[in-house]
Amino acid sequence: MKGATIRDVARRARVSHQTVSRVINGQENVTAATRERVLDAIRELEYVPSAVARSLSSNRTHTLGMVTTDVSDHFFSEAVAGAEAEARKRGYFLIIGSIEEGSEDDERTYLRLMLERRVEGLIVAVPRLRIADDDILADAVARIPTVLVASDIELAGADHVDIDNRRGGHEATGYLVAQRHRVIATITGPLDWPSARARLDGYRDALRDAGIAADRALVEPCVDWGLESGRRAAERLLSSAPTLTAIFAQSDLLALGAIAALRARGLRVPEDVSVVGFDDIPVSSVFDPPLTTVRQPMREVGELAARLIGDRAASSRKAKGSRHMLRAPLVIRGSVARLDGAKARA
Amino acid sequence: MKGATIRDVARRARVSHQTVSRVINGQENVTAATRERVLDAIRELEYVPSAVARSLSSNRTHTLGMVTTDVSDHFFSEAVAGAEAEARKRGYFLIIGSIEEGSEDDERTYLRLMLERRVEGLIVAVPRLRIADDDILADAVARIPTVLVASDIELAGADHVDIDNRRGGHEATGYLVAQRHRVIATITGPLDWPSARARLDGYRDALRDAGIAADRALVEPCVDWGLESGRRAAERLLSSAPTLTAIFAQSDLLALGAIAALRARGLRVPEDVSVVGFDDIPVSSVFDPPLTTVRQPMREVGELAARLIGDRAASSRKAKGSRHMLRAPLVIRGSVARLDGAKARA
DNA sequence: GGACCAGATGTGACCGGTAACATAGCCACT
DNA sequence: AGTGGCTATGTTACCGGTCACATCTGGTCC
Repeated sequence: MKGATIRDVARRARVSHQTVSRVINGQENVTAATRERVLDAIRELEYVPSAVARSLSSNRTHTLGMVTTDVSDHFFSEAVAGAEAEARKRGYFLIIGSIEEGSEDDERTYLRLMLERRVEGLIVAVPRLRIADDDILADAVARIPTVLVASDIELAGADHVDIDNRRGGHEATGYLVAQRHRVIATITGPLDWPSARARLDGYRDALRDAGIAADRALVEPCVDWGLESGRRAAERLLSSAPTLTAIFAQSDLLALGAIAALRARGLRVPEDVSVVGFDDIPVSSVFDPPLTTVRQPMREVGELAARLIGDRAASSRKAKGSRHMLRAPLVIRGSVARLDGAKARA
Repeated sequence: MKGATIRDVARRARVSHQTVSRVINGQENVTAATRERVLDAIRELEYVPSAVARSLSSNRTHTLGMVTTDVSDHFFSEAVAGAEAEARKRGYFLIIGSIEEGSEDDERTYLRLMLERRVEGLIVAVPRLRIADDDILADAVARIPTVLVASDIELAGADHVDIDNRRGGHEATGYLVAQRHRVIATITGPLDWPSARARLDGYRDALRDAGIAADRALVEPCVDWGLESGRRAAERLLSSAPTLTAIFAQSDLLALGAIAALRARGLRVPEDVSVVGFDDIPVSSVFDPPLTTVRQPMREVGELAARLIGDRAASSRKAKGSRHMLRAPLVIRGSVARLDGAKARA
């Protein structure tokens, strides 16, 4: 009852199993009459070819593996969607594994399992990977095309795809400068995240470009990227640097939290304080005011990662690891106001 | 260089391949000395067992397939994350396929490919599935445990997991009633979505329970679930039913759009008009005012789906299809005001 | 009419594991 | 000492496809 095989079909159609194989794979050199008999038999037996057997003998799995921290997180799910779409276009399936933040074992286990499954490419989208110096990653890179997404570690032979965080931070801050702001604070993510440091560098670059002296009191790091942290950071900033007229928050949630804190203090956004975020999460455009922010093109990141793997698999020559930086463009909405002369001097 | 096999290891360790297999699978009846020799050989050859070969011979793939409309959508990605987590706990991998809305071919193709891959269970999270009466789905159900998530179609032998939309709609509306609202409008999603109809039913139930006559002018359907639709719907409602004091919007985005429209007309939320949403998207709690809404526990939905498959696979008896309704609880925040006597009479 | 050729079809090995059974070596017990 | 039984290890077939090559058939050409 269960699981007709190619030979069952062959017997029923009174041909050899090889002929069935030819029909399945749409090869030309089969008589129309024979083909019909085989197709009938397939239908009657409800035969479904086994990709498992096919993989074993052909040594191709048409599978890509993707490891992320958290599939439900907006960013990673965007990246997964992008990778999946691109993979599908190229005839690959995507198997996913989401590891818990900080669980080193999981990282190793997943990588291992994916290698066992003989994935033909690996996308690792785990910021702050714990096992950078571990054998298993090097092992993976040696065996199959591997792309590291938004990762701080540099792995010889692997491709790297990342958002240009530094430039993004520069653009955000530069825009505030262009709107005549001079006392610009920043709320950063956890500084052990490479992206947070890069954005901070961008912020500093922009200030330097504008000839504005750096002020440590204007830099407020947070322990996470969340709303509540943004709120508290803004409160601290308001006491330590009451003259600030603009805030560059390194994530939209930090920005939203900051806005809440500003309002609680009776300050209006953007009239009294301008705010720029980073991410462009779906709510940002809906927010009141619509948040001016730096968009992270995560979908494109996922697509690019899958494409790199596909290309590498196709060319099959061991290209050197490449590094791709995707630009994170500034999306101008309504949370930044141009500072007029009077206020600018305040 | 590439791909040492179990026999390569065996040769190197001067044992039979079967002994290697025993070591790999941690079986007890192997001498410590032999085990060491084998492990050494494995290390030296960098041997990684092939899950493909293992699957072929053991007839187990330890893989679940999940088909969704759009992985990047918040809801589906939550469901995917839940399913993935639960699957992993039970030793399964998840392979995902996201189909484009409206592309019937994709649905069929994916299902087919997943059957070929011999997934041991199938989660179909596609509202408004096009291929309900198609053979391929029935085929899937006949072969492997299948769970339909949030689907309108009823498939004998399959398990069904869904949000209790009707009850959710009832609770949302009932809460407005309890806050003394009497002229309660609703903005619905597209009525060809089963969830939209169910929520509308819940709305009507609640009004009937409260002895409030139904009024067609208070029901405003939209063509999609988006913000802009909510805005326009609210505008239409304001002209057709200017006495309304509350709106139950069937999605958070519809609610947010409606709030924008209300404000544009100079109405305050919740002082002048109360609004309840549905979904509990991440921004809802951040919004001003924080949105009172009905939370859809999509992560739990995904988990439950994976669990049902696991259980069914374990028991292996063909249980009848079950139907599970997860409660969507009302989350009370700040977008609903209690109507005072004066206003209630207006 | 026989040689030759091309296309259709068949045969057997192989991919890398697992499963079932066979065998060998050792000890205990009668 | 002979026999039974247990454990460690080996042997062989098998999972369901693909691949390389062999064979068969009919038609063309001289």
